[in-house]
Amino acid sequence: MPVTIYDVAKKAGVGIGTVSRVINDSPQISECTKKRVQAAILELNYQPHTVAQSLARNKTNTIACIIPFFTGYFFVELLRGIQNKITEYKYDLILYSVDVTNKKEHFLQKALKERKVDGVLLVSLEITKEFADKFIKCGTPIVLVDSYHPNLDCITVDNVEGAYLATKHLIDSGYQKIAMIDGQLKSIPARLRLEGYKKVLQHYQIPFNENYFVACDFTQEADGFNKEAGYIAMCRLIDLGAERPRAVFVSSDIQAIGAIQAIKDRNLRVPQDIAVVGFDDIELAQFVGLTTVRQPMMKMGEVAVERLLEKIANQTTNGFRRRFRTELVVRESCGGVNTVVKNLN
Amino acid sequence: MPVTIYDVAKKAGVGIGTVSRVINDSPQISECTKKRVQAAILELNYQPHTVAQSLARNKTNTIACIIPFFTGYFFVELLRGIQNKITEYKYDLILYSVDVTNKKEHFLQKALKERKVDGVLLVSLEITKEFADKFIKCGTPIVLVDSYHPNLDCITVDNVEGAYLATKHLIDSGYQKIAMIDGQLKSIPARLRLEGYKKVLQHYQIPFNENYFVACDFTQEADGFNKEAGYIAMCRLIDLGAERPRAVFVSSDIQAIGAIQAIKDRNLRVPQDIAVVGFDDIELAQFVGLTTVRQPMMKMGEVAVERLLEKIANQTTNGFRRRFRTELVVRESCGGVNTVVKNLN
DNA sequence: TTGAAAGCGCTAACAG
DNA sequence: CTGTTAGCGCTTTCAA
Repeated sequence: MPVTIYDVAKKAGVGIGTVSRVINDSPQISECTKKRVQAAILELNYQPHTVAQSLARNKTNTIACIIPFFTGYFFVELLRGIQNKITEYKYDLILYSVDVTNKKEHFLQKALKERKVDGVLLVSLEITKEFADKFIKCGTPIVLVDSYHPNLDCITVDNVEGAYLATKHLIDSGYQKIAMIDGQLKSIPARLRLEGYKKVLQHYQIPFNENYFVACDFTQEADGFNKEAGYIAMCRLIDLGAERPRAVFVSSDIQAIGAIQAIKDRNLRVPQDIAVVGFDDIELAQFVGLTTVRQPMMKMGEVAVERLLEKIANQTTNGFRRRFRTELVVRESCGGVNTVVKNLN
Repeated sequence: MPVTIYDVAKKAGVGIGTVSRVINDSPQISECTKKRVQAAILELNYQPHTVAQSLARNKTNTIACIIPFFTGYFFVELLRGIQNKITEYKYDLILYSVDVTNKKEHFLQKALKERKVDGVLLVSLEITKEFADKFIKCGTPIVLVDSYHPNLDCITVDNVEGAYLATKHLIDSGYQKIAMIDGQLKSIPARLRLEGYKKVLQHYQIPFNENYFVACDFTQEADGFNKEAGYIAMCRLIDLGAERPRAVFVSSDIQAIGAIQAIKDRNLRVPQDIAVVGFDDIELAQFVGLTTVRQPMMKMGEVAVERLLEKIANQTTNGFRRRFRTELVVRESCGGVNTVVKNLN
């Protein structure tokens, strides 16, 4: 029933090869026959069968994006950037969203072996050495976003700098007893943010206090970056009693929101009793008045796609690095006024 | 380089047809050869080439979802539901996100003719009669979510009821001068919500006041459901001076948030000076304390996928209808206390 | 049960 | 420049 390349060829009185050339606008074709074929295509309302094209070309014009879908805004913004570029380059996007129950390995394997996609974007998910090797061996283009692997292309944000900026802002605001609430330490961003936190303390010769650091290793959820974990962590800090910190750098906004809830539930105030700085600048942050560290999420998505398509086009080597700068967005949660502080220089 | 069905056949000492049968676990195969083939598959780490399968079967196991991507939470929740089901049924999801610049027609056409997908989910976007006919004629399964067309499958929320609930709540709270801020009237939900609003007024014999109704037809953006539009609309209402309404039903939370901003900017208070009720129950609503109408977004996504896959499996006829109930979520923005009021009965 | 062979709709190499 | 033909990797008759 659907019209094929043969129908077009017959109607135009040419061979299918010629039709194919017109479709893929090959230069070696006379203007005259080209017109004729185009007329036939229009008349029959012909459109190539992409699946057949994919098989013949061994190219699908599709990429996969494997992404955790539960956390909201960060991913939405990233996806927006990804979509922008993908549409621009006329590719299609298959979305694999990973939640706690279904393991990312399944999707990685799919992407690798089913050959339904030309490349993959792995977002905020770590990749095992085993899979990294597989991708390299198979030559399947992959770029990591907000994640890291020494042998693969990585697009990240400067987590160390971000944490540094956030904590420094607290110090600059006059706080000394500054705690940190982190995600699970198995998460790379979590470790890097801790590094930034420690770095400022050291720089200002404030000793690192074990009691002031809470990693959300206790939660079930993937990486500890969630509201409930932030709530619980903050409770622990408050339970320190007189020893409790006067300011907290929380390694994600969503945790920070949980933390703020905890503070309020204990009848304390933000920022008068405890100042809070977050990380991410999710949409809620603005409404809550949370001082936080902003990442150029959309831009990261765009760059990721550009890089991936570039790799698909010409098999470039792995090891591309792009680290985005962060910026501090000052709001009310630590007693400042609304401004954007540019990144360090 | 990659291993094909021929490699497996050779290694197992059988024909490719047999291998194919094992892959698709056809019943007509002896347990013995089956084992042998499976061993070969395992040994070679063979995985079928999905694109080739798609071509041969004329089935891609992929569906497209065409969705506006700018508005945030509503779509994220819906997508989550869609993803849940899609993963469960082992399908893949191609995401086409429509923004102001690229027209949905392009994606509809793609989905229809490229044959890269087995069916499409059209979310919150209206479809022209022309395209509806095309889909019906081609027999391409399509289901509309949060949209409507008489000849297609539709999954919607009871907008009339929702608007009714919201407005009734204001009346029950003692307000009489109740305005409505709506989206662009070309949007179907906008029209239905207006209908619900008018219905309560009539029921309580409150005359409909032209000045108290503002449709956001003035904005550039697709449907008027955005923060800026809400802000402007509210300004107009406030500009009514002494005549201004004491309560407003705003047809989306995001507009309501803009409206609240406007109220505050004019040094008025919510709810003391103007009470506000929204629609959607986006994540922000909770943080802002906005009373609103909740839609079962995730559930809608799940049902949509189930229906679509059902249609793909057995060419059922169009005209499926599923309308979800809404419920009112009472928060502070109209002077009440936090509770969930079940839908009408 | 199983193997051989004919497509699925297209691309691309090869002749002419 | 253009037609012919051999695949792309699989499914699915059709015989055996």
